[in-house]
Amino acid sequence: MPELPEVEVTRRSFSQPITGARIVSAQLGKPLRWPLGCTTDILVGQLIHGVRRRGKYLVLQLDRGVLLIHLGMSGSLRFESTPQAARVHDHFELKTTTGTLRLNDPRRFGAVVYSMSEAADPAQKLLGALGMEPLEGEFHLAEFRSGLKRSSAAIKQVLLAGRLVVGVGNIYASEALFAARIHPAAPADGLGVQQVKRLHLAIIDVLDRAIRSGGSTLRNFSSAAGVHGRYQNLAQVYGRAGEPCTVCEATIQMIRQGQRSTFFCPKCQPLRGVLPR
DNA sequence: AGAATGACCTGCTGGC
DNA sequence: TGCCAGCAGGTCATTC
Repeated sequence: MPELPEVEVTRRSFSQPITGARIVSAQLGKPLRWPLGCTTDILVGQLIHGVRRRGKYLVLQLDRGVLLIHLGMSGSLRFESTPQAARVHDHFELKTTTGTLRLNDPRRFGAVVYSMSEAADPAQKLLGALGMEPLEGEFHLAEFRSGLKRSSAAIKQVLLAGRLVVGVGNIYASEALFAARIHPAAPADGLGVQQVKRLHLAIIDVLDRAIRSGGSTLRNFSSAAGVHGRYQNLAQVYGRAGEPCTVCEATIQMIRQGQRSTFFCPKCQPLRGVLPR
């Protein structure tokens, strides 16, 4: 469910109420993707100083260390100021002095991981190889361009890998490539200057608009406050195979890349040749 | 070394 | 109605 916009929307929805709270108890349910990395009593008593985001990870800054939360494919967080009953697939619960944070994750690809610091393992191992933050000043065009030059893989795959730029998942990769009029199977190192420029802007624009729309709710995403996203209504290609392109009315196509679905307009995003301006 | 594949899990949908 | 194959927003380890 969650790409960068959904994670950021989630962060904003509970960061304020949980910041300054003290952890009262922590409880694990069924095993998630990785072990917590500490006993739950290590967490008890620690103050939560803030919630940041790095790529698709949420980083809770504690007195002694950090708590990383990843939503995987199907995870979502709920923050309840007044305690509610636990639900099916709630696999992590953090009771604090201002409310209870719960991770609900049917597929359990998500994770909650404690680390003594961000620079130490396991945080370093998880965050260390991540690419540039697309919505921060660090997302420089020149660096993006030189990174793309270093890979002959399909551009869609390079975006998904997150080594160059983070947060662009399966939905927004298709959307950004459509906006930039680039075929998803085009080799990254074969893109022209103008294409790279358009893609750089498109990534920023697509993610920013998705955040402002509250993210995408395809199945069941909602913020920690329970609010659903609306970006799926703005999607130009994702999930629209067989429907007309909003620009040229050609039929949107779906292909498989690395066992994931990719959606694109064959006319607006030609594989080779000069692109329309 | 980079690129492609398999694996992890559960739930839902569509076709027979 | 019931069953089964296929698909789902991520990412790591393994293989080529």
